Amino acid sequence: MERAVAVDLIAVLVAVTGGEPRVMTLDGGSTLPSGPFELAHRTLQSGLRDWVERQTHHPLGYVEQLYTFADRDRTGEESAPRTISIAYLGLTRETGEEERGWSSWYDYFPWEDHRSGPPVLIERVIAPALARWAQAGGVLSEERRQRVSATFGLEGTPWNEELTLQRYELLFEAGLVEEALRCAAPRADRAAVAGRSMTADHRRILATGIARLRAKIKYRPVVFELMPPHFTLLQLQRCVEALAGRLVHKQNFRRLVEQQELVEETGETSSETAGRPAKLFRFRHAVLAERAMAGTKIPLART
Amino acid sequence: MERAVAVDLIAVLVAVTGGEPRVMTLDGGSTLPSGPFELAHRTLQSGLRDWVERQTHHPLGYVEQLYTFADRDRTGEESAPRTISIAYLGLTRETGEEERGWSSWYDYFPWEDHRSGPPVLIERVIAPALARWAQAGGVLSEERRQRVSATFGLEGTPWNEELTLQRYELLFEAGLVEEALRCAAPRADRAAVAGRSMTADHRRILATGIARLRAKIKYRPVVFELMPPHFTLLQLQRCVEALAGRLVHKQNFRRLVEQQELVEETGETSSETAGRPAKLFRFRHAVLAERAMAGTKIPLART
DNA sequence: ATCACGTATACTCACTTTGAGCATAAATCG
DNA sequence: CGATTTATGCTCAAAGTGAGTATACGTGAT
Repeated sequence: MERAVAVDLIAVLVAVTGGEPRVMTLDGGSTLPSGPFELAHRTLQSGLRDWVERQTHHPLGYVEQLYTFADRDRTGEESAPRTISIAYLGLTRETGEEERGWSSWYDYFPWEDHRSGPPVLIERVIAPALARWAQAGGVLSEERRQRVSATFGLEGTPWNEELTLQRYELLFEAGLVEEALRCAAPRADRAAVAGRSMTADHRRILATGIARLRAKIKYRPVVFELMPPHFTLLQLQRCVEALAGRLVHKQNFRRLVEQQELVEETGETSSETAGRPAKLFRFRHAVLAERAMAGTKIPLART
Repeated sequence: MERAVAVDLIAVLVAVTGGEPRVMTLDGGSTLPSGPFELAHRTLQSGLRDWVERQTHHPLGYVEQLYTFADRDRTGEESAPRTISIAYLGLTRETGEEERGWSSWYDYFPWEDHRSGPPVLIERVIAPALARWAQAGGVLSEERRQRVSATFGLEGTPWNEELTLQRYELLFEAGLVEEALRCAAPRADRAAVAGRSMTADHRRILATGIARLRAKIKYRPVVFELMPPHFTLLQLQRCVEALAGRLVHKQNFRRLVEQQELVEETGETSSETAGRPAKLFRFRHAVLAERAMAGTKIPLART
């Protein structure tokens, strides 16, 4: 029974550039960076940190463990040696340069970007396909329909941006993503529907990371790890919107940021954009000490 | 470099009996149940489930992955083979019988039970010891003092029951728990302060589980996994209070439970207690389907 | 019987939070 | 100069949240 188990560290490394949330990828965008866990590392976290910084020369701001994956039937190859993947989420500053190796995460999840309204892709392709899948469910039909509505925000249910993972899993179950087709016998009635696929279960890991980050920005001041040292409030807002995949009410966003005293003015202003120049702010690092524990809610617009 | 890495599954198995939150333990309370990860398992989760149910004959309701631990310096023995522990949180129904093997989690964390006000232990022993530790911190003094206040709810800061892990880690750093003394050279000024210790880093894992559960009950209807099929609202409340380690405003608790339609009447009443008989309720399993996603907030009393 | 006590429920109330809209100010661009 | 764009200040209503008050309905003791 006790064969060797390989342990890998996988990183979901996130940055925001040009208004797009990006994830670091290899192989032209099909794989997340990963490496073997080495016994020399004192801690898993430090192992990952070392390894990412060596490989990317990016300073890693925030790091948190995401999840440990070991499902046998998700690798795509049954015969592959059993691997345990410990996935981490890492946040880093945008650099502007070296866009290579960073892909917008909406390439993989086009249905997740609701910044300019619900993507037509959902209404045109995904919803009908999922409806067919629910239909074919026999006694499970009704249950499936409910799940579909709840996760994709159909039929009156509001869109919940934190359900990224559940949506991906649903599409997987329904055989609508390429990764699912790999694991099952090909069937005429199933075809991958949308979004770029990735190696093994990397897209699932990415979905986990997105979901976690979308949840986290609402109660912890982690967005700042993704921002340059100085920024305008609109830039900050755009960053949050990029991550959340939906728009934010501007005035309320500012109210919140100021109420919570997350930032302080630098005294300078920026006139890079059109319109009235905006004040520049910097993150008040003091808040990390003050309220490392408390909450930081971000108001998302209803419509 | 590539030596074999052992992978263990560790379970934080929780039940509530007699108004006390309990965790399943072995060796008279010093160890959490754990077992090797077997390659035969399709999923980590199913591996754990199989193994716990075989060992305890308890049906496992809710299972969720907690965290993967691999810190080298926390096992207590430097020479031990490197082990990766994947910890899971499991919830199960109270059975009434076989109390053996279940310990109240407040045996390990006596400072976490605030149901009858802040434990004197904090004021008498922990706060002074932590103050001394902060004092001894040199330039870090102030930072340490702030951390202490924030995590333990001192000097005006409100108590936050979700910080169980942070509190344990703080006590560990300050050398005030037995586990910390194991790893360091003995020093005259350091003595374990309170709470029963456990093997290796099991107490840390338990702290992680408690923290997670305390957070979770506020936005997901998981308490019901710990309840018998029929219960009164007060029993439900007591269960939540046992987990949270603090009291709840009765009327608001009921308002919430009813608003969210989490339960439905069975038609029967219970007169096991003194006072007016209470209606019996059962969990509306429908909510799991309806709003598997939405929130379930639980109102905790301020004082 | 009735009184004290413990529990169960029903309502009220003030305050905060949150989503949203209106209005004005200060720049740029033709 | 007027249109456009961005920044920023202020108001408002609805919902949520942490309490408190009052009353109903059982039990067991006197």
